[in-house]
Amino acid sequence: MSDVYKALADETRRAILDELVRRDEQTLFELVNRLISAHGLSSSRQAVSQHLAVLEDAGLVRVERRGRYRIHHLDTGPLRAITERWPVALGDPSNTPNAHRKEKT
Amino acid sequence: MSDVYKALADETRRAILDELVRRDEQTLFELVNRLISAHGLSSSRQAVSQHLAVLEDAGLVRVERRGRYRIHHLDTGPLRAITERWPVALGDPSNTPNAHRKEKT
DNA sequence: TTGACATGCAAGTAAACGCTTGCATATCGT
DNA sequence: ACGATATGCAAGCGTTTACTTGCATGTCAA
Repeated sequence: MSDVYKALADETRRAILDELVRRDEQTLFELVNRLISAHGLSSSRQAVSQHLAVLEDAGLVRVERRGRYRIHHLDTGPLRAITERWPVALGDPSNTPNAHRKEKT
Repeated sequence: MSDVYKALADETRRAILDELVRRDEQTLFELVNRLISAHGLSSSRQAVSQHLAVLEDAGLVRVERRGRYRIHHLDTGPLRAITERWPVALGDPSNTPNAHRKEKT
């Protein structure tokens, strides 16, 4: 499994995740159309396909074949690695476990 | 302010954040030494300096001048944008507000 | 002031990235 | 079977990125 952080580094890929949050289980074509019509992006089918490959490699998107369609469904699980690595970033500002740690060296 | 996601895309920059979580308020030299001795990275001073510029630009690191030193201190605030954008990624697996949203279009 | 220390700045380079182009494969409806 | 639909694969290209190199600036201690 590849790098979750690198997968998030591209705005088009983030828009794809947004779109899958809005409606899960979309095909490549549906995603391309939505990116263009609702996200102001002009992404070709091949571009989106490659982005989906990156997202899939990062574990953020799971793919299921249905006939000639590829259904993409969101898996936000890997994102948890980010909040666990720097625990401060939780929604509640008062909940910042490691914000005032003392040094060790 | 630049892209938080792109700032996180590099492993060395993530190690810098880790290091600042362990001990906040470090200088460039301290960070370079720690990255080498404790994180298994061989980063030059200039490389780390440029990484810090990226992190600063993303709002993840604040800088304070103290005489001839530059003290770097961590600000995890911008990371909250990630958890707010895809709210599923909170620490608690049962807390997944948007995981089963219905479609709109 | 002088030398050592800590950092700043900018040009150059190799690799990675995002995208396009062109063609191939596979599935459905008729 | 046949055309249309939906996706797969891979080479090529321009841009960005991370890094190095070389020198400049600024601060401290003596």
